[in-house]
Amino acid sequence: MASRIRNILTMEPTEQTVTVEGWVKTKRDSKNLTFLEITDGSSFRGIQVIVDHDAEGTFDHLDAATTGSSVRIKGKLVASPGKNQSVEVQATQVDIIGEAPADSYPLQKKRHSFEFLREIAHLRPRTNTFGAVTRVRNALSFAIHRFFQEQGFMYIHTPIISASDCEGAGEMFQVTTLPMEKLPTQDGAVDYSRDFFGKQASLTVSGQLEAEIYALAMRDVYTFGPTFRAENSNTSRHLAEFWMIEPEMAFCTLEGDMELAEEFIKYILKYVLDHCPEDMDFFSKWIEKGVKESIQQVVDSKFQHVTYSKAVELLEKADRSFEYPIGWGEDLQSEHERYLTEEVFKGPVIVTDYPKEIKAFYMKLNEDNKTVRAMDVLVPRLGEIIGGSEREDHYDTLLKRIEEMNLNPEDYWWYLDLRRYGSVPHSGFGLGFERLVQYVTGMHNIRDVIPFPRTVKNAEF
RNA sequence: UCCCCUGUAGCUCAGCUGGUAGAGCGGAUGACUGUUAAUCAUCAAGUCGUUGGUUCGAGUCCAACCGGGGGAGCCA
Repeated sequence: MASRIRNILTMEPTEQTVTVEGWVKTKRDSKNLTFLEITDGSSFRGIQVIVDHDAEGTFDHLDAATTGSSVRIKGKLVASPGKNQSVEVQATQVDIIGEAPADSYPLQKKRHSFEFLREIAHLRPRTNTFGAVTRVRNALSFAIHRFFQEQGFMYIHTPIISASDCEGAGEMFQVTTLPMEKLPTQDGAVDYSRDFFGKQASLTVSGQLEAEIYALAMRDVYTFGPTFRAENSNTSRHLAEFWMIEPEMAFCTLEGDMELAEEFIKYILKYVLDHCPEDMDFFSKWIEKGVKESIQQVVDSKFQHVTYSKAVELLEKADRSFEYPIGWGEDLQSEHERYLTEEVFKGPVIVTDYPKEIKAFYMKLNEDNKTVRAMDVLVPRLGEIIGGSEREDHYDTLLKRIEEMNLNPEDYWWYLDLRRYGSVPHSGFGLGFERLVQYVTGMHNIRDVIPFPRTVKNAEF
């Protein structure tokens, strides 16, 4: 059985026979020699294969080994006299498995724009950048599960389809089997009692409320699943379908929440640095200068803490002007967040106790009756990476907040029930997975860190 | 949803005050004793996003529509 190229690259070259299976990245010919670089996605580097035209074997079909074609090559693993690799394969047999005609194969031996590559999302994982993104995304994903599992958290599969109307903010995608061209009506309105679920249903915009249910039984839980927002936002940071991580902990106040967030971030960043060094070097050199170092700095740092009120004070007396002026009660803009992390604290900082008006209804009210026990983790270069809070665990206060926000308490009956039966202080946070991948890789557009981006007016592939 | 930019060869782009299309890369062919996005030479390649308008004449000017990018809002 053939080894992955990643493994072959680490073998001692003792002229042993190896089999390489993969896709031709480049081919370079000279009179008697052909150089092939073969990749299989297992590592950033490919392996160089040398075909000596005078060697034993039939190599006259080598013309078909064009960029993008798939091959199986048997040969001897030897030390390379070339500069850029330590080992290479001297081919004794080359089989073309699948051709890729050079005059029509879209990927060339040159840089392509990300815009163009998005149009050929079925081929772009074969490029350096998307291979690296794919490996880093995988590593982050695994690191997240490993972190929570090591900490004893339970992975909860919260629903994708939500028939409860209480997820709050965000435009939702409706899920229905009703015939769109002939909707059943009752008194002029659509009769959802005849819909599949007997009521209006949507794709989830968050698993948090359901995660809370399980936290109040299993103590420490997390979700990691797809999330859907039907917002008409066309930016490099928004997707209609994205993945979100939401831990939730019972018997845990905001302090414990912040501790977990810091440990979590450092753990997963360190995991990527340890397991994808070549990919990170690539990003640091070609995509975002110094991204690897900036990630390392976060791993080595101690997160600072500051209240929202104090942060606003710092911003107000800042020795510079902002495009958006800041004042108590205003939400922090990206430029404010970056000033705090990059100029004031020179590292990650957690901002706490935001005005209740700019945060969600479920966040625990402080005694001042003005602020809530919310926390945002800010990191240099990006700004907010995590948003979380201690949840309101008092029935009366929560009910009052729901009413204050003009929400219907009936829609939240089960959420309120959690505060009636065995309520306990609990906390959690949320993290957008693609934004994390963006931050770690330095990729500028979120559409390039998910295999098949779904955005406004685009659901190709 | 709003503001700005943009759509020309397979890719990245140039194309002036309107006069009928050009470069690099890629591709094909050939040369080259180890290359690293190899190098050198030759050749082929375009319904100028779509529709309509102005004009003797539109890649160029105007309008609408459709893509793409950047920023804002919203948020993760």
